[in-house]
Amino acid sequence: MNSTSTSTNKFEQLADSKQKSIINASVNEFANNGFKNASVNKIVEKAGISKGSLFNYFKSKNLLFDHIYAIALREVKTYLAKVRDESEHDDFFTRFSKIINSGVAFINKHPRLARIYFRLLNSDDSPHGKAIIQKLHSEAIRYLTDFVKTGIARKELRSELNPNTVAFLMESTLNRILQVHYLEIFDAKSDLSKNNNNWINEIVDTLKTGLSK
Amino acid sequence: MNSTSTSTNKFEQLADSKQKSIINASVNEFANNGFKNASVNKIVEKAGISKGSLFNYFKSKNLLFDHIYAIALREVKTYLAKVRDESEHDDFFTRFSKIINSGVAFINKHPRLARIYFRLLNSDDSPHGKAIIQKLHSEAIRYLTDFVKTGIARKELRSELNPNTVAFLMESTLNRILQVHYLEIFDAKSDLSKNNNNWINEIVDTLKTGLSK
DNA sequence: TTAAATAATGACCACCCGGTCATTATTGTT
DNA sequence: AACAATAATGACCGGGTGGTCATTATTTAA
Repeated sequence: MNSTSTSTNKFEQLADSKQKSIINASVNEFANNGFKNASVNKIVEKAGISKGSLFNYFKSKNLLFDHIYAIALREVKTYLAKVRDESEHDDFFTRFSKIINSGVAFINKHPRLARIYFRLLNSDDSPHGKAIIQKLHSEAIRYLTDFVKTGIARKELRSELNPNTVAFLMESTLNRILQVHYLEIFDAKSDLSKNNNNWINEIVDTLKTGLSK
Repeated sequence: MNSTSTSTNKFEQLADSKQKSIINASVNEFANNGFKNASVNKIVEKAGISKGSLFNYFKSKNLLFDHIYAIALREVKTYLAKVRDESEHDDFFTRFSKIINSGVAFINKHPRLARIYFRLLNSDDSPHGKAIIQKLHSEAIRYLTDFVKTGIARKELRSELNPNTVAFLMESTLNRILQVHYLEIFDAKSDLSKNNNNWINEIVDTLKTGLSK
């Protein structure tokens, strides 16, 4: 038994194809409409099951959503762990570039999960939305703060820097780059960045060298 | 006649107190619930008018929302113009700090308008939401790009810098600082920044000097 | 093969929505 | 004071919501 799971064992015991069908329909509906405006009726229709069954698997719309974002979180963490391990021996700024590019790759691979995340950011319409975002944010800051401290210890960064401030700056930049990329995917309108890689390198380089003469 | 107005002349001809009551109730409801989940029934109840009257003043919920965010945009532009004019003779980085602080002040003074804006950012549940955000974003980038070019011309910034890249970096930082401030106001939970002013100066200074040794 | 246990179903519930419009109340004019 | 013009009202409409549960279909056990 998995006590941290948000799904009922009834759902877990379903055939894989049925589980996938339900998850797929739910991800679609939540991505396109957010939590409150997502329709359970449409989910069951697309999943090809009856409404009674869905509420047998998940006691409420809230718990269904919990299950979906738990999946999304697991996916994100896999990506983060991968890039952390693979870039261990790179220098600070190369590593930061790789982290950003990894985020871009995640959005490309899981656009609907990205959509659920970005909707969560400010909408405040889902059950534990703010708590989820706050947790992700503080985890990111901790991750980056450690990263910066290592950079200072390795003498790649100036020793007078405040690691928290630098982490904040990095997180702001990372977030905005990912948001722009997300918007490009879903709107197909872009003012910037035909060549993402050069663009990202340029931003990292500017952060590295600073603005002042 | 004001051809750019989103409201009907019927609404404009109402007594001031009645207009204010309706606007106040609408701002509250939209700020707390976004567009789709905002209830016209609750707005008319709080405003103390009948539903028939509201739909006499505004033909639809959409047009009511248009009127509300038009007010918000006007308010924001007033603030931006003010800080631009008042800081004209400061050096680049002082000026950037003042712009950030002006944004913080706006959120303090108009928290509900800020809430509507941040909800608009990623929710995609309001009529022209994406268009509004896109316009604001490109205006901000243009404003900051010019700002950077001036800084380079005045030899305050390194001449090799790409103004667009720097503007993007500044806009990311500005956005994130304002978002954190907004969340602090509405959640009363903060991990960071007891003293906003020092925090902001530290961030600007880090941008100024850069990270690398 | 039959009976008991389990799973799936969808009509139904109470509630809320944005929007309408015949009726009523108020105001302006003579 | 009587009438016309205008403004305000709220019951009502069709439609959608999350959630329930008696009924039906399927699987399991004897």
